[in-house]
Amino acid sequence: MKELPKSYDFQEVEEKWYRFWEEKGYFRPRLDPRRPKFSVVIPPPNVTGSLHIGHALNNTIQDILVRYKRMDGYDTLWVPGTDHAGIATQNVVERELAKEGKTRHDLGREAFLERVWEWKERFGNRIIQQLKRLGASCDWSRLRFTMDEGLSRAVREVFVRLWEEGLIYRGDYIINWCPRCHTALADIEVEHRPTPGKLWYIRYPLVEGQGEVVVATTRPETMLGDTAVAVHPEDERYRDLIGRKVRLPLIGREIPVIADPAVDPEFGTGAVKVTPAHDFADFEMAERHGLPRVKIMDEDGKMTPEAGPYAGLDRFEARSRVVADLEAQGFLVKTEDYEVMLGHCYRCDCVVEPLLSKQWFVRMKPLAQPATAAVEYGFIRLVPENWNNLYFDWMHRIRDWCISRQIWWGHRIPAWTCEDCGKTSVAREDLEVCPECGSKRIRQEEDVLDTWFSSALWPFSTLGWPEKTEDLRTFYPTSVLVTSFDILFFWVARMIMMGLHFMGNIPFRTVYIHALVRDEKGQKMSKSRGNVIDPVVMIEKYGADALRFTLAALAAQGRDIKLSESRIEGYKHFVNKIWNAIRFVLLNLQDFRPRELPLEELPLVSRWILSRLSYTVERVRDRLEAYEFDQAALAIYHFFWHEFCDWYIEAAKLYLRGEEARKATQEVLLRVAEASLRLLHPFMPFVTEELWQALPHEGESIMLAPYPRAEEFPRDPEAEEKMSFLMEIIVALRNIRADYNLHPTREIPAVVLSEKKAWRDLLEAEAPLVKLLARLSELEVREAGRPEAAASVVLSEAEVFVPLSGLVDIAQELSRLYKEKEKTERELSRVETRLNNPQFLAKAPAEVVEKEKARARELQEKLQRIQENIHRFEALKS
RNA sequence: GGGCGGAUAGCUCAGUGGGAGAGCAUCGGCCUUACAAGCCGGGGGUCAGAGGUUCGAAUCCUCUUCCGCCCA
Repeated sequence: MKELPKSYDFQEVEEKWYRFWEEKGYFRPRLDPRRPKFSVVIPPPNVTGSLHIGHALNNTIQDILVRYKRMDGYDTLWVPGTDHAGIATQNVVERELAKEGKTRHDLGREAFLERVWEWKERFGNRIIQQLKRLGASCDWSRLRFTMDEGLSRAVREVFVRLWEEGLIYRGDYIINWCPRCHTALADIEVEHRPTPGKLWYIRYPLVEGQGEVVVATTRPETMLGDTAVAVHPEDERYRDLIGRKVRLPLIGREIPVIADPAVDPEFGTGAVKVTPAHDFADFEMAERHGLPRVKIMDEDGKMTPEAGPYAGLDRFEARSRVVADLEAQGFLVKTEDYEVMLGHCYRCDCVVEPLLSKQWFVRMKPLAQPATAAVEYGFIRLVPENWNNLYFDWMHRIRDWCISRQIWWGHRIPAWTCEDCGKTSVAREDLEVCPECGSKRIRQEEDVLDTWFSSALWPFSTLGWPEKTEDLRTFYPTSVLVTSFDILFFWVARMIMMGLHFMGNIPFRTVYIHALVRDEKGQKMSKSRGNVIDPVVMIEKYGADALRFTLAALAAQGRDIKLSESRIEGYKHFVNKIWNAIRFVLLNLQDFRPRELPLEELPLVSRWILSRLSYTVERVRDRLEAYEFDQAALAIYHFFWHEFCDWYIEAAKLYLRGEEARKATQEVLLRVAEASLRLLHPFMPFVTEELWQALPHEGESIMLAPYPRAEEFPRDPEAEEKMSFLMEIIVALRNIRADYNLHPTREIPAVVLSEKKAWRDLLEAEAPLVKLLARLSELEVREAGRPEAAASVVLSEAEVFVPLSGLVDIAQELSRLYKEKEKTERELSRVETRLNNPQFLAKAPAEVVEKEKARARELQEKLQRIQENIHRFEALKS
């Protein structure tokens, strides 16, 4: 039997076992048709990314599930991969180019893409290496990337089919435009934030006759593109104006006053300007009224020739010029401070511009309907389920998805336009000639697809679709998706839609939505705040096991995680505790020979620990199945530390001294230790493997050993009850020791009184154990007869005394007794009030009444014993 | 403005109709040969406030206050 070093060197151990697991191919599925399947696809991190604490949580949870199921006999597959993150990655490489004084346009499309691929090959692997440090048991032989050949084929297949089904269309619509990233964004890629702004009131004179309309706007520069003024149809103030014309200040265009119910009469003056090319609501209003769209701002955020004298100006400069001119010409009525909700690009944070533009869209309604039903009818379960409402609400209000992006890095849209016949054709294979007229003068669409378009296919594209692969047949649908709520709509909803549409089946049965990791003050972690906790640094400082266990222990459902480094440090102590407990076991296993466990002959404390283990195993499994990782982690923590270490190991020291008892105790120590490691393995893969390998064991690796079952260990309620009693006695004795400041190593005599014969017999039988754990020189058990001059503690079914002639402080004893008396009386009076209430006796369930009565008896007896002790000490005092 | 969630020990949180709990922190005593990253023991709470339902409310209902998130 090998001896363990005194302290745990996680650095070396983590590296060693990860390499071992990977080389042995344990992460790959066994493809054994008799085994049930468990599959997970990783939420692909951005290829530009590095592991942040959110990834650490996300992947720890997945790994806990995958390792648990793998040990529990499932054929498991966890597919890893990365996402090409179009805008983000392009931004990174463009920044790099900028340092060389170049833009992507200097290189041209092809050279630029080569440059991005180069970058990806060099740096794109970083997050994969970091996931390995965390211990993630992904099947790396199936590593995927959204721009892989196979996945790209899936993207094309999906695009072509959706086009053929009429679910993809192209057209001029208003979209969100990021002038910095120079691309369209989907609605949900825009973050709306309240920003201090102003409300300008502008006079629009009537064309005929006297009078004017005053409109309020937060964006005066867009007035150059106004094609109407709108009022609410029932607004009495403006009833006469509807149908008349006003003249647009500064450029003099005549525009109509229209009535539309979308106008909020409470906003500003109740009259609003309508700019169809630069505002979502106005765009829709223009559709309803057939208004023209005048585009006064271009894709760079500069004013177009339509803006007349302002052409060429930047959007912010144009605003101040327009305001100044309005004021100078007397059109500005007033200005108020006003908080506006401004859209910001989720990639670069600059202010997004609503813009009229030709883009590609996916019709969402026909796809959303079955995706909603899948959750509604329980084919897909969201955990925790309070996300259901949000999901339904979003699906209900879903709008068409703008999928084209004006960047280069991504899947180029497979559409070709013929310069001769003008037709657009969409095709699976690249086109050389126009299928309509045979012309060779065709040009491929410049735009690429939204990255989320390819992510939406992830659960089946990674398994080989559109090929009919073995993996697809075996592992689709996947078992569970682990993700955070912030991409529920970006990603999860779209995977459900695409999965249902193209596979005819849900992509996963359960979606576990975990919390966001925040700092200890509850703030979002961000580089600018400087409050980020870097998981890689934490792994280096405290070990991957400590980090993983901390995240699991804090992962309560429906609550954000407030993480601080000290929590991780705290759980490192737990790792150390495990190490030392197993070290103790090993030190005492030097002469160990395995044998059958004679259950009937086991000492009480051994039967107790096996029973507690059985209960803990059941609890851990149950909480894992419920995705309550915190509860599962805490159950193990409590069992291992406070039951196995604090009580069993201490008790075992007694039995290890014997002959026969030693052998049985070795067996129990080993079984409990070994099973605890297996139970812990999904949470702490590294230290458990290291220790399991050091213990006598069967098999090559703990990660392939069976997950513990509650039935492996006998339940023994009687042993649990007896142990509870003994523990109560021992704690009482330790209590007296602490109160009297008796040195922990000093052995003291004790007397225990109990009227119950069963308890007296138990105490006699277990006297050696009680003496060891309470450090007693002798233990006397009596039915009656209190010793003189003794410190005492009154329990409900026993009294504990430490006779200490000369040492007992009567005043202290009395104060303890009076305090206890007060507490007991308070409790008793509460119980009695209840029992004296006829309503309670009549209406409460019989077992509750019975329980209360028993409790009253117990308290009365205890009170009486306290009273007797008080009398005794009072007598001694005088 | 609409929706969702939260308020329980100093901190982080569990408890969802019948004796207020855990971890960490704190205080006191200990180097008791697995572990001082440890052991033993203690203190600490009108369960945000008000009202209601009930024999009984931290728990269910209503309102109020405060905090967070999502949407408009």
